[in-house]
Parts: sequence; C-alpha cells; structure tokens
Amino acid sequence: MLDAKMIRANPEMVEAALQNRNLPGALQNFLKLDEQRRNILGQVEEIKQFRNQASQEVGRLKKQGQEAVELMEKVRQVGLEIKELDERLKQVESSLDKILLNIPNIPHESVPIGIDEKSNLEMRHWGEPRMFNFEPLAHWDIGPNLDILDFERAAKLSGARFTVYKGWGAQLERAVINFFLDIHTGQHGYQEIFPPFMVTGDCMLGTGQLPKFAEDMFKIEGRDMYMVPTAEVPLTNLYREEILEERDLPKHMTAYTACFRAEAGSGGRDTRGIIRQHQFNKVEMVKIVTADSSYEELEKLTHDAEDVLQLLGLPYRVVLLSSGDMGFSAAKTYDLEVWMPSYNDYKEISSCSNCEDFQARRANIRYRPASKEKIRFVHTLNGSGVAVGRTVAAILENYQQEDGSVLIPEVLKPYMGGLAKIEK
RNA sequence: GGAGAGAUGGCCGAGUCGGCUGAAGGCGCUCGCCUGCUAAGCGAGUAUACGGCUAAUACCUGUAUCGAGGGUUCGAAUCCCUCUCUCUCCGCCA
Repeated sequence: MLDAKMIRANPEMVEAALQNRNLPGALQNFLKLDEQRRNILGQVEEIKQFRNQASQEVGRLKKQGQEAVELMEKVRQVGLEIKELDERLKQVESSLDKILLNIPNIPHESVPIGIDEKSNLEMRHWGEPRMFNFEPLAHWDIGPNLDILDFERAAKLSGARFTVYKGWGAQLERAVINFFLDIHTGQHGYQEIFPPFMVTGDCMLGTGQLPKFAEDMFKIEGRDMYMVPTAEVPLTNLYREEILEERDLPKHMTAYTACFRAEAGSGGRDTRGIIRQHQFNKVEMVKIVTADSSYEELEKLTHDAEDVLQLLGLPYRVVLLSSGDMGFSAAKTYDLEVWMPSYNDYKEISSCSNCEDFQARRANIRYRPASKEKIRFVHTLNGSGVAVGRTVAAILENYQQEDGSVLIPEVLKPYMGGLAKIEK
C-alpha cells in the first residue's frame, strides 16, 4: 500500500509510475475522495470537540447540583449530526481504501521500464547449458520411465496439475528441501521457521495477495482461511501489527512450505510435468530490515538463492524484471531462471523482491529506531530459495544419462543415503 | 463439541456507584545529576494514527484509539448485545 500523503504530494509521479505498471488512471478518483475525506473529517472533529467540552460541562454542573437539560438536549442533537458525518466519512474512507489496496507498488528507479518481460534485463549467468550427445528427454518422460513420478494416478486422486512422487523421486524431493534449508540456516544465517500452511484473510491482505488476486488462491469453504500460495505470506505476516526494536533487525527467516495456487489465469501453459502445479514445495527466504539496508539485502538475498543452484551445478541466469513484469507488491525483482533442456530455454525457479514498505504498510509492521526517532515502517523482502519441484525437474533433465538414468548431484548424495544415480 | 475465566500503553499491572483517565503504579528505555567505579540513588521525559497550522516526518492544536463491531447515555476502558482470540477443566483426536 502506498502512503496517501505521499500520493497527495506527488500525484504526477505516482501516476507516471502506475503507467509503467500498465495501470494508467488508477489514481482517478483518489485525489477527489481524499479531499472529501479531509473535508468531512474537519467538520466532524469540530463538532466532536464541542461535544466533548459540553458533556464535561454537564458533569461539572451536575456535580454542583445544577440542572443542565438545555445543554444536554443540544449535545444530543449534535450527536445525531456526528453520526451522520461519521457514516459519510466511513463510506469515503472505504472507497479510498479500496483504491489504495488495489494500487501496486512503485518501481524502484533502477527498474527498466517496459510493458512486459521483453524489457527484462539479463544481469549475469552462471554455467553453460549442457550439450547432449544424445536426444535428451523431458522430465515428464524421465520421471515415469524411472517410476519416480506418476502423473496419471495423481490425476485420479486430484485432477490436473498434481503429481505423485514415488520411491527415489519422493526422496529426491525431500533431499532438495533439506539441502536448501541446511544451506540457508547453516551458511547464510537464516532462522528456520515452520509456519502454518493456512492463514487468515488479513495475512493475505498484508502481503498483497488480497483483495486483487483472490481467484489465484485456494480458500477454505465457509472460513476466513486460505492455503498459503508461498511461505512469504506467513513469514512476512509473522510480525504483522508489531513494533520491533531496531536492535532486533534485520530478521532473516527461511521456511519450507507446500504452496497452493489455483493457477486460474494460466490456461494451457506448462501443462506437462511438474513445472506448474496446484501444490508444490518451496523453500522461501524472507527478510525484515530497515529502509537504508534493503537494497543491499536484496543483492545478498539473490546471491543466497543463486548459491544453492551453483552447489547443485545447475546453469542459470539472473534477470532484472521490467516495470511491467513485476509482481504487485514488489519495487524491484530479480528472477533466477534455471536451464531447462525440455524447454530449450531458461525457466523461472526463483523470484527475489524488495517490497520496500509496501507490505509493511498493509501489515503494519514497524520498528523503533535505535536513535529514538519516530517509529518507521520496515522494509520486507522475499525470495525463493528456491522452488523445489522445478529444481527436481531441472536435476532430472540436466543430469540425465543416455541409458535413462539420472546422476545425483554430489551435494545431494548425503541426503539420498549415498545414492549416486537413480536407475530402473 | 460442553463448562468457566480473561483480553488495558514496549512489557507487567490498577481502574471505586459511567464524568479532566491517554489512562495510577512498576519495569524497561532516553536525557541530566550524583557516586572512586560493569551496582545503587536522585530529577525529568517516554504511545500510535489521522487532521489543522507549518519549509518541516519540529513545535502547537484537534479528533480517535483500553481485543473487534454495534447499542444505551449529555458523556463509556467502565453498562448492554454480537463476534474474535487466549487460558483452565471435560470430551474427542494425529
């Protein structure tokens, strides 16, 4: 959520930024409503002041044993006015809220301007796509061939976009999860968290999934409960409505959760394999930091995600997203894209964002500066560290052998009971 | 699911029959003083949001906030209703 005062002070700047987000005119009624609000507020507060003073006067008179019927009647009348104005104020404020909650974050100045992914910028890449001296298979063929992925029975259980992992496949998934967590906690200094997989609507509002993207999520019937679409939601909301001490910052957290997404708008995309599922595993990193350090922290966060891909020996590139390709809450985002032979292309496997104070405002997460200055909003960052299912797919494809077997990356062997390769 | 208790400021914790209570007291924290010393003592200060005024996120000023929403009243942290959450006991259960 943007700061209303900031918008009021720089309407043209905000409008321009929203245009770069493909949302021209999103500010339309905001300024008018904002003025209305201050108008009504001024009126109603003045009357309330009178009421407060008058009712104190009544108290004083009564204490002295005097009558105050006239004054009491006057205040009663005024009370009706207050009620009416309060009602109007509430309406205007809820309209304003609706606008504010639907406005995305403003891109950082370093973000390339563009309407879609074509304007993204490749920052760097690591490793080179493997050259195969045989025809490589896609993971949706490798998996069933080795009997470690079962798409058909998954469909029987749950329909499209679900996968059953079996045997070494299931172990590989678990190995990757543990490997990621061990690296982030042991080498990158994150605190491991194991959060609930279901959260309230307030949490979804706090991180920006609601109100705009309700159709992307799985909601529990008849309850104010949602399946988490990413651990970013519970981790960031952990400190919702709290005032932290600066000495307790930064907070670096990592968590494994299953993630649940309705994939409403993704029609026929990535229908094969485990790239785009309704349920997938992910290890997420979330940072809660002060404003002056957040961009430095974003670089580190991105490197922490890159690190696990390097350890796994998976070729990838880092892409800076353009203004039009970024997520709703982000001010700046780096995507990590892993080389995926079946796509003959790089495929997103991590997204690392600085949300600045956008989520902090919504979730009301603040901190008290050590200098005892005014309380401020924190900055929040999140990044996949990284998507587990896509990692498994990348391993299967990048480490496949001509005989159909798949080598286990060195760093994962300890997690697989020393197994060197998965074969039939 | 049944029965009961409770939700107050950064934390702990008072609030009498509704009326200078934004809220006693304590802790913590900040600043100053004092003290021959990693202690103690003394003094002062210490919520947030949104308005107005301002160059100002500085003063000053107004309004709101004692779990949330609604009601009664001239006036509610204090009375009434609804909801949410926490705790205790019972039941059930991985």
